[in-house]
Amino acid sequence: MKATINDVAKHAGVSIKTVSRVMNNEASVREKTREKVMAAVQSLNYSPSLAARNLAGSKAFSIAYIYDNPNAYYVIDMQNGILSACKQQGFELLIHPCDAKSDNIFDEVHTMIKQSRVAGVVLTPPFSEMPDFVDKLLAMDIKMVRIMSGRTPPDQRTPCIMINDSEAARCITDHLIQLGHRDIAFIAGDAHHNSTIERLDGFKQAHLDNGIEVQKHLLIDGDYSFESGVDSAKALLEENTKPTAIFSCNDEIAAGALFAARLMNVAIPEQLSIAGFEDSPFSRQTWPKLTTAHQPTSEIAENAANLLINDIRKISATEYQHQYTPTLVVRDSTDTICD
Amino acid sequence: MKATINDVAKHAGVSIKTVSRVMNNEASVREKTREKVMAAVQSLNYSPSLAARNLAGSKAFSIAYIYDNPNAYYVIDMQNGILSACKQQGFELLIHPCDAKSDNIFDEVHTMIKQSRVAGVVLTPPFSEMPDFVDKLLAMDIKMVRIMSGRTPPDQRTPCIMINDSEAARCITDHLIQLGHRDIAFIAGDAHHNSTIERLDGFKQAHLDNGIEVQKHLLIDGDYSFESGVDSAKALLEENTKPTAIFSCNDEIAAGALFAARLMNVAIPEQLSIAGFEDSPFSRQTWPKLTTAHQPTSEIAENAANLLINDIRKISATEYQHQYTPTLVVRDSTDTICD
DNA sequence: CAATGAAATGACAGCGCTGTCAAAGATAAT
DNA sequence: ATTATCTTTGACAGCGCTGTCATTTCATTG
Repeated sequence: MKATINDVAKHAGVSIKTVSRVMNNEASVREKTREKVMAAVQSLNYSPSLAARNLAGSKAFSIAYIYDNPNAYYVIDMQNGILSACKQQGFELLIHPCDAKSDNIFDEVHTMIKQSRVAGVVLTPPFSEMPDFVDKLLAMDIKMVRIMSGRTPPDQRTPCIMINDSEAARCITDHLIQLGHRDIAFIAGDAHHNSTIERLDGFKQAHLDNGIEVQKHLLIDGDYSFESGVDSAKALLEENTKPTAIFSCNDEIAAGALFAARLMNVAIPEQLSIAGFEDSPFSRQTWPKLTTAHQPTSEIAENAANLLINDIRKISATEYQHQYTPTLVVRDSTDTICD
Repeated sequence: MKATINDVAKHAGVSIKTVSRVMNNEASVREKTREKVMAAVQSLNYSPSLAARNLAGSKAFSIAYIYDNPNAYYVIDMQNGILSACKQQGFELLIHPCDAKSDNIFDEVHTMIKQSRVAGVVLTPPFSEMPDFVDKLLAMDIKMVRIMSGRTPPDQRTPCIMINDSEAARCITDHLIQLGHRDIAFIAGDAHHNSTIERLDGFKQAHLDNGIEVQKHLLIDGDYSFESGVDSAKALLEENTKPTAIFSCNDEIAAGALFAARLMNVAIPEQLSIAGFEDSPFSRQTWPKLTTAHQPTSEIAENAANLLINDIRKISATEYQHQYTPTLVVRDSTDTICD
């Protein structure tokens, strides 16, 4: 059957404790011994039993992915990335979907963590941006990695992956400006998400860079939903001072804007350019296909999970933070205005 | 800290073995004893350690969800359903995305199962419909539940959840016929998926029921992708003998057809009706919104996982199979022809 | 070369549970 | 009441690993 630590020990001619030391990357193992053990591990195709490790040790070998995100594509991509890091490092992944807006969200997560002996969690927005939540988690000695919008980590307490949304938003906006647009609307995502703030920042920066004034009345509140895209775009297009382009905080909003435009017989991109953000698969399935910003979600997730696991295992904390900038993808929903 | 079996035993005044018996629903425990134990369990908020159970016992307490499906919404819904069943029953869920077309797919799954001591797997198409794969899994004594297209299980070896796609397809087609359509095209999904066959069956049945001939030249091969929807619809609309309606085997294909129609300036639904299948969230975000068939994916998944877990635990195998019929959702992409 | 201390290794208990098998209790039959 | 039989319960080992602490090994120093 499956090889155990005893088999490896016998095969390598050492005690099981030494094998354990090697498997856990502990110091004070002679290089020659380590090699012997590793050879035995290889030839027996040994991998430690998670159950036994969990039972015997004080450390845990599971991490959890806590999320509350309606975007299935994003979640799946994240999950795949985390999964592949876990696989490599012999960790286990617990999936924990939950409702960030629930009052006792911390208690829920707390229970889950206690029940399952979880060593660390991967946090994406909105959790990664909830100071209270993060503090409480840290207080109970849970490791974590935070993936969040921004350029610099809010603190040094955990590894962080920063998504430079403002730069990406600046690029998109600049693209719009280069096409000749001057009256550009901004449909925001949920107000309390960093990403909304960052994206607005980039939007403004592009205007500044190009010496163009941001039109306050074209700044609309939204909430990352299709419906908010529909409503906001409708409102915008009913005004006398219509925009010639719309920057949508995500692809859902953009899809909603597209829908509204269609409803009101506004031709895209001839009469109105619309840009999204996120590069969801469906941004290639709308008519016209959406100009948007792409980020390598599963790569980010894998990177994040590795940072977390290394932190847990106390191995080389060289890279404690990392920054990604989503890249502009120009498709068919943006163009110069032809009227 | 967390209560152990010893605490419960002491609290209830019995041996730990008896507690174990109660926790595992074993026979030959006096009702009074069971009650005493359950009371102690309640008051200590005890839940058995998965790690210890796995280590000590011969049974496993994990199930895996093996999938290969590009539809993130479907996967997430499935996952959520399975997860909620696992939570209730104290099981653990392993997520295993993989490539069904890979040659050594069975070996991969085999390794995963051996490594992780998995008791059973939840299989969705295409895995649930691969006889070889199922046979091999069964041969290694892995329990499973199969979710598949059709009305009756192919055999009695495992619990099955059958999705009555043909009936749903018949409904959609009938809806189209009632609207007055006579030249209805069918864009198929992957040819080797049961669902494609079943849906075609229902399509034909509706024609038969209404005394209408199926037009062979309007039956197009596809593969469940957006692109195949675009290509197939384009081909159809270029012919002299255009259809007045298109039945698409899933929403992606329908979205593709919508795209093609837009490309060729065919008005939907005025000149052409298009129906999808699956009720993906984006079917509400297209223009116009898609008529489609809805199925309660996460409910199905939860039901499936419960069937599997009960089978594993050998509890009440009352419901060994179950049938769901997706229901017609009429939205804006289908209508009578007005020319 | 012996003494010293640090580094490397090993022996062994025990994590929380289940499996095995034996003991005790309950029930039925004589 | 006694024996036979079945049902219910418990004692104990051991799953595969880690933590603790004792022991061995090795390099260094006077």
